[in-house]
Amino acid sequence: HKGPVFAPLYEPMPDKVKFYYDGKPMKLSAPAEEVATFFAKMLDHEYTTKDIFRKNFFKDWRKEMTSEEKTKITDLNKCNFSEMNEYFKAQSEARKQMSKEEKQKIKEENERLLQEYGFCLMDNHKERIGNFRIEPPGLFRGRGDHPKMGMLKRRIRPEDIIINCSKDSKHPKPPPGTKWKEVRHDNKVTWLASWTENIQGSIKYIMLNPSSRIKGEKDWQKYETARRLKKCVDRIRTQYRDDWKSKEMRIRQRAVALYFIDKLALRAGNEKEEGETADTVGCCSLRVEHIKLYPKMDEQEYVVEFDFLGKDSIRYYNKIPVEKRVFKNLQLFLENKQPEDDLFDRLNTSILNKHLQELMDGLTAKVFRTYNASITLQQQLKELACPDDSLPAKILSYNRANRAVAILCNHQRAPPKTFEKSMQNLQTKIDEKQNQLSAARKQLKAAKADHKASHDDKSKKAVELKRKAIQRIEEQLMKLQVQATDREENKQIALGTSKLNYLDPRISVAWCKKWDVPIEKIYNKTQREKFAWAIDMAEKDYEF
DNA sequence: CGCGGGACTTGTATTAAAAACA
DNA sequence: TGTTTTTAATACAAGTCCCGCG
Repeated sequence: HKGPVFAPLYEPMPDKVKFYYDGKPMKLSAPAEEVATFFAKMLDHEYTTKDIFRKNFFKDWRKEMTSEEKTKITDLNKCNFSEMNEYFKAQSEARKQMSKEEKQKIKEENERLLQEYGFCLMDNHKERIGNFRIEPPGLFRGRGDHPKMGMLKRRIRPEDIIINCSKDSKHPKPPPGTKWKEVRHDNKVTWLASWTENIQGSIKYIMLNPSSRIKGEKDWQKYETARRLKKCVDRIRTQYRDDWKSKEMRIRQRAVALYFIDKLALRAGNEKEEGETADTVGCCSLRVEHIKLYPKMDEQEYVVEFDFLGKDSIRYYNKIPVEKRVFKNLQLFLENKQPEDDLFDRLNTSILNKHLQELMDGLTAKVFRTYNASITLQQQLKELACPDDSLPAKILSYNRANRAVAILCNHQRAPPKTFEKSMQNLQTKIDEKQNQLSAARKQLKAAKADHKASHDDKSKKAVELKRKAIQRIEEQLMKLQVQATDREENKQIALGTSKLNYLDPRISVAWCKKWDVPIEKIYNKTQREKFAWAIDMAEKDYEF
């Protein structure tokens, strides 16, 4: 491979674009100005109103200032970035207004870069690289209540990069006048380049695209492991139910946690370093404050209410009735604890996964999520199938099955900003189409009357034509209605994550073959590339 | 057994491109 | 054909899980 592409160097602001401190224009040194532009670009974003973001930004910004600037600029509230902000808006507007030729030129340059840096040779196969560009410097945007939001993500230089390639290959060259941090030849790992990021101190990698052999094989293995779980899941369920009765607390906790992971598709829940990240939890790290127990709620008995922030600070809220034994165990786990105490104080992911490993080779907590997602899709597709359905109706059924999985896995999205409007537009279209339909029906009636009167060939043809027109309008109307239903049901649900990461693609491929649905209706180009192995492999009778 | 480092997968938000529309 | 809306691609953050060490 040719190594990564570095972020473009900083281009100083034109002199006419001013930064103001305390109402007065002030020329910043290049390093201070660069960091200021990161903030200026985000002025319209909610982040810049958050205290922590502002505080972290200001602290890191000051580090880039000259001593003079440091003395002068002491209060972020007195900083006025609005001219800079407007400048960037104008730039982006100008980009949109560029001529066709200019746009074409940029496109060609990107394509050239992709051809040069976007591919590598692995085991004599040309493979697409996933992310060959180094992340540019900027302000860290942590999700949720992140203590480090606003900190400066520093520029990555060749001296920060470790290159991994085979010994006998032509080693990628660093840009002129620079050096790599290291060149190594480790064939036990899949990454091509790596660097240490300065916010969390974690390592970032350049790896291959999902369409690559190495990623595809791993993906396939993942689903094979989940299928092996299918064969022994009954046994495992029997055992954890049995363990609810164990006299050992650690075993009861393990069994109840596993029940949640299985039934609710919760994530494992590793421990996190306090103060380094947003406060989020998974199953093993649930705290007392995250659940409430209701011996009776409405018509149901033994209801557990979950309310916590999971990965990416997405809220998980669910009320579910559980078996009496689980409920009694939970009451026991809660005894003499404070809200901020761990619910499962005798359990962590390492203990749980060690146990799972003993139950089945390769079994870990996340396999349950894969298994339950895939088996749900398969079941739902069977239930929703209707051979006489039109193609759009079949696709709606598929999306509904997909949606059932997304709900199980709690894959949410913020409702699109334009959702209401776009829904209204669609409704208008439906109304119009309905009017069109009734008009067409009237016309048919008239044509029929005409034919009755004249009985000639011409009028007969006219009737046929009107019939066809009605049929076409009816189809269009149905398509629109299906679309509206689909969109409404999808308001806050993200289907992509489960489709890409949890659903054995062979289930979808088989379904397409069985019901004569073109695969392009289910998977777009990228997805077909990623799932090429499955498209090759699965026949219509494939069973997960 | 706890801890930290490391490698890899999963996840949402943002941006760019394509498609639909007027 | 230009504009708006929708969809696809990208970016990069945030998880999981494993391993080696003291």
